Amino acid sequence: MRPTVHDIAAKAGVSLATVDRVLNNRPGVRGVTRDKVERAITTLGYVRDVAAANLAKSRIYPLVFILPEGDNTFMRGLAAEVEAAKVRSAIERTAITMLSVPAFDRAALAAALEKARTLAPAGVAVVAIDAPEVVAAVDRLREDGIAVVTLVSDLPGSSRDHFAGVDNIAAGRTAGTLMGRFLSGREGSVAIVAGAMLVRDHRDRLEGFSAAMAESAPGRRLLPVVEGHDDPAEVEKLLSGLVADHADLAGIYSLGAGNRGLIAALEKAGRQADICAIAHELTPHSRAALASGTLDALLNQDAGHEVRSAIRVLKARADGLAVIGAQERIRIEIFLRDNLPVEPA
Amino acid sequence: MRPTVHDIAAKAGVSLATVDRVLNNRPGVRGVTRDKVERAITTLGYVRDVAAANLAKSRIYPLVFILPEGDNTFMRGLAAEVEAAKVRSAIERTAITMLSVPAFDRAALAAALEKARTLAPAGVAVVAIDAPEVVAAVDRLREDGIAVVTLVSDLPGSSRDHFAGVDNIAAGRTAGTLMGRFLSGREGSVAIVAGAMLVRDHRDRLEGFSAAMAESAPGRRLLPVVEGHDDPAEVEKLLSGLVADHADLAGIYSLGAGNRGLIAALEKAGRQADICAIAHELTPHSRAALASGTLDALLNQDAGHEVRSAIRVLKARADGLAVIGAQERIRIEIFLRDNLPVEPA
DNA sequence: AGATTTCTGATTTACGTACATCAGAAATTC
DNA sequence: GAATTTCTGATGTACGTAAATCAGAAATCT
Repeated sequence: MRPTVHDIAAKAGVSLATVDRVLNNRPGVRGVTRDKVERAITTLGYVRDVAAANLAKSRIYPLVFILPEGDNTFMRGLAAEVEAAKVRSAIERTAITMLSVPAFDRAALAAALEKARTLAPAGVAVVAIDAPEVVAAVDRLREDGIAVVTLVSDLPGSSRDHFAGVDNIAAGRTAGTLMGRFLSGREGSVAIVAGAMLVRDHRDRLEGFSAAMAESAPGRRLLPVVEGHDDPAEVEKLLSGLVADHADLAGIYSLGAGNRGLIAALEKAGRQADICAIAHELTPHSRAALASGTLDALLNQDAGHEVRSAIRVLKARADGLAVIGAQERIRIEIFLRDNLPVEPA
Repeated sequence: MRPTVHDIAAKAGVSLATVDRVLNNRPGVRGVTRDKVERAITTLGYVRDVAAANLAKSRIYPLVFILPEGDNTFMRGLAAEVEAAKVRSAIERTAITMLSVPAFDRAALAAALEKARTLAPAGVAVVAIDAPEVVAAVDRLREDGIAVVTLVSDLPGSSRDHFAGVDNIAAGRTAGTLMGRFLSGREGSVAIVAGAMLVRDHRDRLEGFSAAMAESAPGRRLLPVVEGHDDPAEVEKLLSGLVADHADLAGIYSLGAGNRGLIAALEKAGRQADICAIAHELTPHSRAALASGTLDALLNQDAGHEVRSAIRVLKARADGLAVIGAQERIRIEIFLRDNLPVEPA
């Protein structure tokens, strides 16, 4: 049977109260006594029963999630994952508030962060926009002792505790290598469509993609990046134009959201089999397009993993505990039509 | 505040004992009373506090893991994950015993299953070999009410409760599509090396690979499969022979273990840049080979996920609970040099 | 109606930890 | 050596559930 506080007390020859004082480092224990207890703890290999401790504490963690509004499926999926976490909040002892802000609107985001601050939560998770006022708002939260985790898109200049998202430079590189190899033995230029260069994740993906393409397909011509603001209709319009204007177009990399627009543009032009298309995020639309062959590869970050990781980190930081970096690293998933997970994404 | 059993008792106008009887469906409650209680439970939205329940029960789950011995890194990694689970067993209320059996030895595996049965555990996880005596041994466990989960390699004809592993047909297909596309615009034959056709996962991968190659690269010539028994030395010998004998060799698919042999064969022949090599399982060796370019792609199943999933399922089955299929599905991971996770695998 | 069986209530103990209170012992200060 | 301060022990309650016991109520059978 695993040791309990009682065993420690017996072993160390002290009372339960003293053990408790040492374990929760409360004052009122002499150095020698503390040592005795700590030795007993290590020799017995005691580990605190977290479940029992939480039960006794009945602590709850008020958390705020700030997500962009918008028509794209990935962000709606992310919101759904936050809702799912809300359902679990009884079990996980969290109390989650969700705030929505207009997409790509730095002022609105800064205002939402300020509002979150007035709620005095234990932690805040935010899909960041890389702008000075946002950095300032995040730093203010941290000064108030509120833990902050950036979600999906990072905010490097700020004092945020953690970034719960993928390495987007690596994601871009992966897309670049795939594109380069899939197009090997084929001529033609490659188009790139982003959401907006204002968000860090898109900038990073572009950087990685360009670098990897330069390595794996040195001569390949890349068209100038266009911005579709993660809006399906806008993306479709932009890409339809590019497809029409560039007869030699061999590949498209869509590094933001708005996959529906990409798919529609390809299929309406009848070029879905011909043009190699690589996009991000597994959604019902992109899944169907991958299965049918309109898309050739899909990179994905698991929104559920990201939300759960953010919650774990926020709780840990609120308790002043360290996080295990390796465990919180979000992996870049690659999907081809052959390894699509069975369940609807 | 979330409702407790006391709230239900008050709401339903019954005693705590009756609520307890309904919740744990113990006998001794009239139909009408049971309904009253159940209505109170749903209207209050009560969810059992699992932590408190486990604390009160202080139940433990004795589990047995049966793994093949052998020199390959993947299986050693799997064993390490089981050890890691052992460390957590205090927290997870499990008591894990690990049994090792010689690789590819059906009689030894059947004997180990029989030995596991005498230990009367709550559940058994086993890396299966597809053979009648193994099926019989698994069925005997199930007849004794012991939950059985196959790990990594499945046993379709048996009465096992669950398979904790990837869809290996899909994995093979994925490798086939990648190979076909990476070799597009290039002549040459493709070699396939397996561990042994005795285990289901290898058979399935071969099937998927052949099918996908036939689709994505119709004319491509596949050499007959060779069996390296997951042994690095044997794999190296076989492949060195193939590389020497087939001057036109353009690709190698290694669907079992023994990556060190594959890597050595390619590098000693100086063909690492030239031949497209796709293998399975992320290990320190394969990671280095992917980074250096000797390997072109790597498919991976996360051993940690598989072990943890197996434990969750075994615990649930031991309690007669259903498992959430979607949550227990193990994904096929694809790694290129660009999306290698940072931590040593 | 009486005996029996089946249901229900009341109460208690336990799980392992947190936390508070109070009294007494030990160390420190003057 | 007395007064103070600091430490330690003893004890109890709480968290939410499980599980057992015993007594009494209700339903069923004879």
